[in-house]
Amino acid sequence: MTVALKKPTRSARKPKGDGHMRRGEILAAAEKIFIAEGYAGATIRKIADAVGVSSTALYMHFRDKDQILLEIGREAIEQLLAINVALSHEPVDAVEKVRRMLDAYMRFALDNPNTYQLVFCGSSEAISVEKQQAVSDLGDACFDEFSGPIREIAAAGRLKTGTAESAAQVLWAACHGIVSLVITKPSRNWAPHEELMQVTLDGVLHGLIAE
Amino acid sequence: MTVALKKPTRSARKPKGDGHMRRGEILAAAEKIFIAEGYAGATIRKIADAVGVSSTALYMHFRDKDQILLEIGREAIEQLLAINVALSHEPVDAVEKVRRMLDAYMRFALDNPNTYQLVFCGSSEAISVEKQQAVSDLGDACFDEFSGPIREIAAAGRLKTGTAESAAQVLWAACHGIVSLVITKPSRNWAPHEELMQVTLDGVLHGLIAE
DNA sequence: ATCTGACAGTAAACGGGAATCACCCAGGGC
DNA sequence: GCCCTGGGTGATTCCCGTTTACTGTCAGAT
Repeated sequence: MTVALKKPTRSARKPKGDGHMRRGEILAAAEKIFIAEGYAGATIRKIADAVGVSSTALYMHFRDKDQILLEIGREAIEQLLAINVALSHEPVDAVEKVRRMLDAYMRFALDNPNTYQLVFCGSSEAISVEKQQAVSDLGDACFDEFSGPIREIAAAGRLKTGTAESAAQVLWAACHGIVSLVITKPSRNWAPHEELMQVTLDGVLHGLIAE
Repeated sequence: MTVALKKPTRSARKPKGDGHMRRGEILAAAEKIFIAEGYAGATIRKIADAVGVSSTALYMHFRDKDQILLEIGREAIEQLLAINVALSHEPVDAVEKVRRMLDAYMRFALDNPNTYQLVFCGSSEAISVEKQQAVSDLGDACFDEFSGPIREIAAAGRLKTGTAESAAQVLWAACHGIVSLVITKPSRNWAPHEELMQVTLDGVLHGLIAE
């Protein structure tokens, strides 16, 4: 009996998942755990177990834990970038573009709270700067897409205060502020999310941009 | 020779630091390390070494690591609360009170980035809700002090959009947004901090509050 | 003077994280 | 048939927060 329990090495070993197909498996499993349990909850061992592979195997495909999770973040932000690019080609007023982009941004954050925290609330120390590069670049691309319309508005002399640069940063930050607080402090007595987003958008757009 | 090296237990042991005096030593050492190296860098062992005591000894005075660091955060927020209380008694316009409180808030954040992150950017999962209670209560007190003038403004019918509740939350969030981003992403090309704070305050106040 | 017990220490260990090590094996080109 | 290589493995290392079981010290009651 006890002898029968000892499996031969062959069947105990997971067969090769040739090439980047295993990489995809890992990302899928990691994403599921990460979304369900957050950064700390998504341990290397859990991810490896979910894939059915030893924890060491993950290091074949990714340099370290952060690389795995940042890759998930990267993919998510690619969606956000796609949204922004699409919006920037809509045939509408620059202000309306800005409004829609910020609205999409906040909804994205609330829909993907764990990912949002990972990418936009990450303490600068937890994950080193170089590691964040890929994600950071995409974030910059999103911001560039967003600051295009802002520059238009600034060029039209419709900025009530600040430069195109600072106005864009402040608009972004205001939206980041409300969603990051709602996400990280869910136990507070928040007004309804829709109202918060609405008031933020209205307030900040009217405050910074002239009619 | 080798015999001489073996110290008697007596001298190897750190004498008692009677009562809450040792507690203060621990907090002081922990704060120094925490400010220099952040949450993850401030390990129990490092703090204990700095005090000159075994790591176990910290558990005589604090339930766990979070208690130590949250205590540091608590003390810091007490200062912020004191500022807000002082400002709320100044003989100025309610709007001016709000402006000064938010300005003080942002400067506090930039002056104490690690503490700010610990208290206001803490992912909800990292530190359990009950543990945060003491700090959270103080944060609420600050917010109450801040929302007093806002309610005045709302009562005077000067709110352009939203309720007193949502307006207060949005104003706070806008300020939180800019400082939290500047703190956690210091490598981005930010406009000068003074300008960002100025534009944020002007924009959001003009956007939400009528003359 | 001595006993006692609460208090403030300690060393050692535990369980669990990330990451690394030395090794192993199936498959494809030669 | 041989060998190289890439995807695997278990054992190990190091560090973390925390727990356990023990020890020295001292104030105060007996």
